[in-house]
Amino acid sequence: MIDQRHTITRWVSLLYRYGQMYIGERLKAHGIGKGQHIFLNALYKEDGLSQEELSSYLKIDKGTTAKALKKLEAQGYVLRQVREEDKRSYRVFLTEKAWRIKDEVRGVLTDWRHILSDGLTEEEQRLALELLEKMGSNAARFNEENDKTPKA
Amino acid sequence: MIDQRHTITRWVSLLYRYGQMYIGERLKAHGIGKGQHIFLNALYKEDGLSQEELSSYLKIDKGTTAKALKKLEAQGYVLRQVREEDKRSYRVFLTEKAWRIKDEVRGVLTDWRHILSDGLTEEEQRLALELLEKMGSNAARFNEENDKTPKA
DNA sequence: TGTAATTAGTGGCATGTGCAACTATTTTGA
DNA sequence: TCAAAATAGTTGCACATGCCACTAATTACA
Repeated sequence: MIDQRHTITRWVSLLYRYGQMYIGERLKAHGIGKGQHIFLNALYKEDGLSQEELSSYLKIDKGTTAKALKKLEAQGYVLRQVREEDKRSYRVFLTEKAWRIKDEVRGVLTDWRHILSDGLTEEEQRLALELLEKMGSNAARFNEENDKTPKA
Repeated sequence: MIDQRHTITRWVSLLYRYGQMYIGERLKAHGIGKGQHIFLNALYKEDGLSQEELSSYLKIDKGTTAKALKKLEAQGYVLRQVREEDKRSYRVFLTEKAWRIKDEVRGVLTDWRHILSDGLTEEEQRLALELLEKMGSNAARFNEENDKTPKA
């Protein structure tokens, strides 16, 4: 009925949206939304980061980061502690409650990855990651270069 | 500072968000938002589809589709015409105004694809699309199988 | 040293998105 | 045939996300 060609952009959109749906569904029981998930996972890797560090690592707007962490704090998954040496910034720490569900939260991503990888060889999975990484880096670099922040 | 390993999911998220930002920026001048773009492109390929057909082809929620098309209609880019043979549904047609900017609208996707493909060989680009397609199909299939619509 | 520039974080706004409940129409099958 | 089920589309809600303007704190430099 319709031309069935798909583009990279189209598939990326589909993968993103379906991934978000899956994550949201799986974490609903803990009251964790699809938007908070990524921050929890980053903190599992390295606890005590500032919001700025999280934003720039995840390439997510700092406003979005602030809102997600505020929510996580309200639900008792993180604590924010003002840094003594720079009172503008926080250190964000996971609480006991967050550590308790670590395996479950990380498992969501693992499971989703398995769903996506069905029928792909190890080599193909490696390649997929490599190519996505190249394209992602291109996107990130382009974004930085076209950043309209006034420069000196 | 942080473990720099990234996962497929993470890169997909980055690619999606940056892509949306790029598209939004490029189409702003025409008053077309990042959410409408995908429908215009589908209609350039095949004009006169119903909202249902667009939703199911693009794998986008029918509510989202309705809102996007409503906006496009308000801005004069599409017309919706009730089907005589089934008064529940529309046929969505592009207007002259939409056809006039076809190359420009399609060019946005083309340009973004070029940005992403920088440094990739032809073969790598082909592979990237192929692997994304496999993963995307897995995601779509999983989603259908887990659809909670009550069945007979 | 004191003012200007930079930086971390917040809050408001606009938009996109999925879900669920709803209406109107069409199809199915007892 | 006609009541029940299915289907196309709409609307309200919740949430995620980016942008922008803002505040408070820190850093740079004339």
